[in-house]
Amino acid sequence: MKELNKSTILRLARYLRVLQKLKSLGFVKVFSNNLGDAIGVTPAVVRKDFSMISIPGNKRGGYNIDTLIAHLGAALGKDQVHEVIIVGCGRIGSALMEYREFAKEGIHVVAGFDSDPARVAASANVPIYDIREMPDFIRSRGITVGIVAVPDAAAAQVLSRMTEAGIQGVLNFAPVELKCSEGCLIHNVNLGLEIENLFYLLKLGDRQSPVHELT
Amino acid sequence: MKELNKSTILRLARYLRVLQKLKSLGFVKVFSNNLGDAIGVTPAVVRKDFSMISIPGNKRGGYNIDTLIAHLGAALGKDQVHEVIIVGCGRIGSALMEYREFAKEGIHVVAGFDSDPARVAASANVPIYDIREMPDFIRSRGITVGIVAVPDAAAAQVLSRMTEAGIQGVLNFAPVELKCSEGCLIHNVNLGLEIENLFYLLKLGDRQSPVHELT
DNA sequence: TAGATTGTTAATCGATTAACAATC
DNA sequence: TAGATTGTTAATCGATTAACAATC
Repeated sequence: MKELNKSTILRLARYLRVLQKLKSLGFVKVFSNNLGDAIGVTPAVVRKDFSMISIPGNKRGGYNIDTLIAHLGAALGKDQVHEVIIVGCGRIGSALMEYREFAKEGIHVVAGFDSDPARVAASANVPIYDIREMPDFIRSRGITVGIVAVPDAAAAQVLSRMTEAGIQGVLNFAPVELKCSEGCLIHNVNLGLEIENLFYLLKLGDRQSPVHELT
Repeated sequence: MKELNKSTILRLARYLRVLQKLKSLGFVKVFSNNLGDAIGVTPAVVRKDFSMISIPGNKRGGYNIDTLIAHLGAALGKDQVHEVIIVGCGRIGSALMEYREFAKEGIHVVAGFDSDPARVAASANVPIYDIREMPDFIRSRGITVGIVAVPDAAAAQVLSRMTEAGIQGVLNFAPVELKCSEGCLIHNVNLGLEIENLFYLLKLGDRQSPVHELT
């Protein structure tokens, strides 16, 4: 297996989603063509991605869906249980705590943490503990990935406590761009920025057509 | 002004966020250096981005923050009010409806829509209407951007009704990759996938170090 | 002035795309 | 066989980075 770059890995996960849907519809084989359409890339990219992880196709029959699912699942570690914690149980944090899609995809939210005693609920479906218990919990349960949904101002400190305790991957919803040291991975989802970007891209994209030749 | 590519536009918005924070801290000028660090790019990118929209700097004194904010704001249309609707008022939809950060950034959630009569609440702070009223609302208010937070199965149909009525930009939280026609812009935020990607990148990233020389 | 930083050009890099031989 | 699709190589494209002259 050759070295995979980040964009390939992200695509592999998306192929897998599409393939699971195709399989549930009773499909047996698929062409690079179809998969490319489904995730919005050219067929050449699909074939290249698959050859990167040595998934065999048939010169005329395309790819077998079960084979693809098996190989992609193995490459991505789909067999493993993915345990995450949610830090900050406000509106967004608690919405995520009950998000059905996580369970469907093998993501298990094992606990929430909050600094507000009124939100602590150790016997809830997904228990919410005091945030001071977080480091011990991370260490004892060996949690590696967490979701940050605390206010702006608290985010940086919360993050450093998490990484100190062993968290390596963070999905951050606080509206600040968090960074961390080597070997740690942060994905910032800034919802305000996402919406603004839509407005900006529409505004500036529109402008481009008429102005196009003036450049 | 030269043509801006997508990644430049996305960076401009991020510079603006950082600059607003710097300004609120009393800073007056900033170097391409500093801004690069803040959003994780090299100083050359920052200077290039600014020269694309003709923002002047001082050969030794860096950039004036007020000038930057004014230019970036103008380029991005920060003066305009950004009105959005939220379609699907379940957990995630309603969490977003009350999201403070939107208001702070000039994003105004003007209405929610849901197919469940129990969720309709026309006199709420942000009113929730029956989804059948959505197309008329979009048309009469001239809404161009919407958030989709409906279940998986409903997403495609909801999207087509939205775009037919005039929506041009969509932030989609339903766990399917929506696509739409020319001139429409969709940003898919698949939360399950985001979390999985963290696990995948950690798994495959880790592997890379030891395997690195075997390639 | 000397030192530092911008603004811009050229070089590099990596990813995407095109093309096509292999072959089912 | 003829037609179609894979697997892979080479060409293209675009964005990032390096470098450096201009100049405050």
